Amino acid sequence: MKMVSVVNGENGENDEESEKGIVVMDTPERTQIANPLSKFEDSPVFNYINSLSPIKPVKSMHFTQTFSSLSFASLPSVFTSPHVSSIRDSKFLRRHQFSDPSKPEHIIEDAKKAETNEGNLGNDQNPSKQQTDFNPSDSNTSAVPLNGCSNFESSKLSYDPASLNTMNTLKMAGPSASSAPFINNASADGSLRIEEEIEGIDALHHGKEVTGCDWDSMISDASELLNFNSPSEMVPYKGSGQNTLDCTDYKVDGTDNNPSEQNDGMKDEPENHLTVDSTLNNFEVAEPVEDADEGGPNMFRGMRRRCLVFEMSGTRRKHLEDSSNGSSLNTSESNQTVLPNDNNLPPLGATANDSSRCILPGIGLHLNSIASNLVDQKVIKHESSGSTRQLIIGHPSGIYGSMALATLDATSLENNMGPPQNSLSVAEDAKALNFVISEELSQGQTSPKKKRQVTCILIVFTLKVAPKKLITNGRRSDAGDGEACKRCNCKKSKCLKLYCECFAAGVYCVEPCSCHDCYNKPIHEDTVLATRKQIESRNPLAFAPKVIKTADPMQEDELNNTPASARHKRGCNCKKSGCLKKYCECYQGGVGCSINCRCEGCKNTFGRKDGSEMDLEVNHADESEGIGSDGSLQMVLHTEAEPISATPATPSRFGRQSIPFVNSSKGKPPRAFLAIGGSSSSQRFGKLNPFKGGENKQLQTVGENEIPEILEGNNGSPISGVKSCSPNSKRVSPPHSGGGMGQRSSRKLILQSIPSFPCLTPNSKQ
DNA sequence: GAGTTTGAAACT
DNA sequence: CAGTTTCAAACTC
Repeated sequence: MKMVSVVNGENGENDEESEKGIVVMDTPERTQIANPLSKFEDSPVFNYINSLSPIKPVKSMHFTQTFSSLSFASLPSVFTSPHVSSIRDSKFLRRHQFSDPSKPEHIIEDAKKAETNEGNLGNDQNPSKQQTDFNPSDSNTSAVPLNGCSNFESSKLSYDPASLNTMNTLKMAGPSASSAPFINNASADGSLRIEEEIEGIDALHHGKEVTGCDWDSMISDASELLNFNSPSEMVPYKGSGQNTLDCTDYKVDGTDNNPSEQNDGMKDEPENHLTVDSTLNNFEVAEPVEDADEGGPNMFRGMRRRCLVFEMSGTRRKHLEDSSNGSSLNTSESNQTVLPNDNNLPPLGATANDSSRCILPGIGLHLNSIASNLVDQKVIKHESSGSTRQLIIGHPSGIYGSMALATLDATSLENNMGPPQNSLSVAEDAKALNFVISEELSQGQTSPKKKRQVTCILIVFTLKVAPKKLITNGRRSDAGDGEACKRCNCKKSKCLKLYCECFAAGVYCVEPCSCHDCYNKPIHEDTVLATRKQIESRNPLAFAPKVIKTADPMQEDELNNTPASARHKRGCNCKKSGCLKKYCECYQGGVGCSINCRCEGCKNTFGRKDGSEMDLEVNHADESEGIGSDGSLQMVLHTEAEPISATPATPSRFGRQSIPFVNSSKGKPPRAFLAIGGSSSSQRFGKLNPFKGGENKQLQTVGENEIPEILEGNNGSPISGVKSCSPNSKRVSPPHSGGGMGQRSSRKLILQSIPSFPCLTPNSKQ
């Protein structure tokens, strides 16, 4: 068989398709998709597909904003991939960890989309080429051979990254997890395991109807995914859908029904390269069926949301149900199979629990570097009783992570997303990720011959979220005040300088802004990204959080001479304000001045440069909370109660935490930010007000700080990394001699964005 | 809301 | 690296 690669069609094409709805399989629309398809039509696979049950057209989603772009800048922007076809795969794929079992419907749609992408298959052989083809705008286009279809029992699909030999198994347990796994992997082993569930396939064969997609459900799912809650915060997930999965679409192999035939075809071409566009969605494909069942549900969400993109595409939650129902096949089996992972990847484990996953991913620009570190391969396997098909996804390049970057507010998404079109589109620029997918088919488990591996190169993606829609539609509006977000008033900078709070925060300007001639809008995404990139080239930490949180009080004191756990990374330079005005970034950030400050006459109530402390010790409370389990440097984003504003994040990393939240005297609400880059993507929503201490939790993400580490590599201490990073040689953070940051070392620095004006009183929450 | 002050960001 | 200019937020009235 030849796997289907998803390729980006041109944007225009994709858009059309998306609008029209994607028809899976034989639908007449398929012709629209493309010329490229014609090539493949002859292939047995297509024939098989054609034979499949009629597919229902699905609406595509549009994604407006891209978050990731900047973050990925370093990466070769190979693709601007749309979304993920892979998603479909996700249907079948499970991620144990991330589970968004709900959304089976989504999956279906994804699958459909993927089919539309089939036209691209021709590109398979030239993955690189395909990658280039990806349009960022095309969120929809992603084709993954993987089918969500349940019935692939026998076949296993394994996507191999570059090296087939090393087969890491990735289980994509959770539907939503897709993105997360990458992240996790990065942080931990980098290995991801994806399992694909086979169940859906049967339905196809049987001509079962594919369930229609529910946008609503999808949206809700998406929203879940989008939420960037810290893992800890994860909400229990319920697998909503029990729908029967539909596998509408893809058979990777035509063989499903007749494995033997497929195999034959496969034989001729033992290895096919498939390029898959996956947007994040692809990753999501796997649903945490098991997980859902397990009930551990909550876990999934935390991370997942960051990844939201991935998850949206598809999760097959139904799979679980099906399995439970017995309708499905050997779903259990599918889960069972695990491919050997690369070193890097930690097994996602069926358990949704891994919070760890979430941790790393968020770093915007640096993601690329991180990604490289990440898991080498991802494997999706799905075994069915009879033959087994495995899909192994690896990224040869090792670029993962990008996915992790994008974070969206799930809730916002939900609100916004109503119809796919409207909803945030997660478009991905698949710049970075390349996945190699190898597919192995074996008819019987016993017969290796028939195994076939296909390598696919996937895509990378950048999420795009349409900011405005979010804003208008999103919670923000719901929140009632448009004010939730920060509003700038730029006159001359076009909102493309750091002067602009919106831009500096990594978010697009929104209606509440009073800026003139603003370019910090999704429509000027390219400009925004280019500008961000330029600024970051000058100062890699320009968009990094300005406040670093130190976990270890003791060390802090040493370093900063101030009690507060958090410090401004560069320090202030106040001459006249006495660090008692919001002119002072330290004060604005609610942190004390440190030795890094050059201020004169410091009277910062949060902590003086000279070491005298201030009254507010709010930070201490935070310290305990804020510190990640690792002890590694973490960025903490504090967001106010409002979770994520719909505000569009700028493409760059999400979340740059730097966002000053402010509760300015004026009362501007802190801007919600989408982590655009995710990175921080994670951006997290810190719900907590650091100052409040225990009451609020702080979301922590591995912050940008990590990035430096990664980039620099050896440096154990994040701090050092940070400093080194500042191009300007400005003081970013106090250097540590110890370097101990390292992991779990006593000292921890956390970059955190703190509300610009934290509440002094513990209870007062703004 | 207009004007002033302030300090970061950008520029030289 | 230091000095200057530009800019927009913060602040005052």
